[in-house]
Amino acid sequence: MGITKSEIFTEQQNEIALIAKAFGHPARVAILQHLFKMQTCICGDLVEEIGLAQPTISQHLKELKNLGLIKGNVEGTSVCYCINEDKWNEALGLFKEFLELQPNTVNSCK
Amino acid sequence: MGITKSEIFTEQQNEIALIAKAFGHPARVAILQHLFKMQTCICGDLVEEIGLAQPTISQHLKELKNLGLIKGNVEGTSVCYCINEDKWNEALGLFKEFLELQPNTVNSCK
DNA sequence: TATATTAATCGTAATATTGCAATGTATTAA
DNA sequence: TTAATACATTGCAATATTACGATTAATATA
Repeated sequence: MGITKSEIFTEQQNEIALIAKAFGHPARVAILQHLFKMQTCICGDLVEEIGLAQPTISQHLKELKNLGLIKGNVEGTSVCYCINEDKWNEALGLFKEFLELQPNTVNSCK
Repeated sequence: MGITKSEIFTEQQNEIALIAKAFGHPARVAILQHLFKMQTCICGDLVEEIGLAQPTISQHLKELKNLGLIKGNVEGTSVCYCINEDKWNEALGLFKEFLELQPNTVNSCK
């Protein structure tokens, strides 16, 4: 039904999936990379840098902000965005735990 | 348009997004975790373990397999699935690079 | 005050995703 | 050969996502 049955999964599984979903679009990857590189930037910078329309970038920024991965505050007519370090580090921890499940070298499957 | 303009992004950004999208559903997270824990398993195990219908699990397995993150081979009437170590390590590398972009401690944004 | 700048929101079209019942397919067992 | 087992595929309904033109809202500047 296009709707995820999140109630049957653990909180950790849902949280990993939510953050992964945010990373699941190249525009959002690009936004995050740009923010790391520049420390802060405004929406217009990203529109130029990335080449999607302003409402589209704005929408992607909103998703990242809703998740808490970035912060934004108004400065005159523009909005200054940056990484939310706390949330980022939380995500980093979650993903490390998930990704570093080491595959046991012997698995019987081709 | 529900369609991603992947041509305007780098190969690396698209690859990160593709893999992240695979991680972007708790059922697929659960499948991968179970595979790590058990080394190998069959579709039926996951149906029981996770509690989604068999066609649904089968679909999620297909996505993971198409991406190369898991492998599966027929064994009698069942199919034995396991992590594809090579692809997993590739993903691990990509994500480490992406996630460990350290936020510079001073960013001027609230 | 009028106008420009910047970004958010609204509305909409196109497409993708999630989930499952029903069905098909391949292999094994009787 | 028939039945059972284990999965994959198909088809569909419900919902989500991506993208953008048009508009709105808020602030700054002439």
